[in-house]
Amino acid sequence: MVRKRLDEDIIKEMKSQEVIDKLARTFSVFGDQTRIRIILALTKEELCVAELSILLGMSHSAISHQMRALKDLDLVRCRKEGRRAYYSLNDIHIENLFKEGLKHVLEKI
Amino acid sequence: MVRKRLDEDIIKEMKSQEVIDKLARTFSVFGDQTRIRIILALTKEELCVAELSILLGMSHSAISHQMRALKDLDLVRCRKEGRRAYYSLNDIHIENLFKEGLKHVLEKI
DNA sequence: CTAATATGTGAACAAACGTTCACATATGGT
DNA sequence: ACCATATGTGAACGTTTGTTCACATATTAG
Repeated sequence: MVRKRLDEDIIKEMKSQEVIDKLARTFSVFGDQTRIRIILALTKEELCVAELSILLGMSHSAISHQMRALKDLDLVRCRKEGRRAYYSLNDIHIENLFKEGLKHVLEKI
Repeated sequence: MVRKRLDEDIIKEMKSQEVIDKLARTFSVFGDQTRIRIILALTKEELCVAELSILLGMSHSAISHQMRALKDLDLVRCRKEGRRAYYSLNDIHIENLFKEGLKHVLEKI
């Protein structure tokens, strides 16, 4: 009984540890000017790597690396069309999260 | 006329650059397990450095450094009481931002 | 006053990060 | 088949970041 209770506590602890970790990694991905600009662009329309590359004035390689980071944390989804890879924001939470951040920032400037 | 128009555009551009920068720095501050745990603790109650230090099992120095980072970006406010420094979340946006992040993370686990 | 306690801070170090470079893969057109 | 185009990826490099350490400051107790 006590044993089971302890196990549950450990699992709960580990789960919240997992949540804290993913939360930190998610916010961390937002914590970069390049990725903010990518997300900002994607709030308006779906874009491919080449378009983002021109829009931000960066190499396709740099963009591609960043897109992977965004994809790994489910912040964007990818739709392949021929040789293009079109990216868009994954869910409504991403935009809400972004806007909530903006609210705070704009209030204090 | 054209000159003025250009100036306005530059100012607008710089402003949005400033916004993007602060947005990135704000999210970046959230992007760390230690600070997530600090913020999580502060959603429940106002706490001083020593209390946070015990709660997270970290040195007071480490906590103090982190509190400065959080304070610099207006995420927490500080109330001095004797030799104690009590910290609390600064505004409702912080909690909303945090919760919006949680929503996304919990959805994908 | 002195000693003890609570917090703040600069320097230093290792770890994590973002970009570039070179190259790999994959698709489309001819 | 070929070559051009679009994207992906590993290694390397310089930069940034978080913690520790040593010490500074500030407040309270005696």
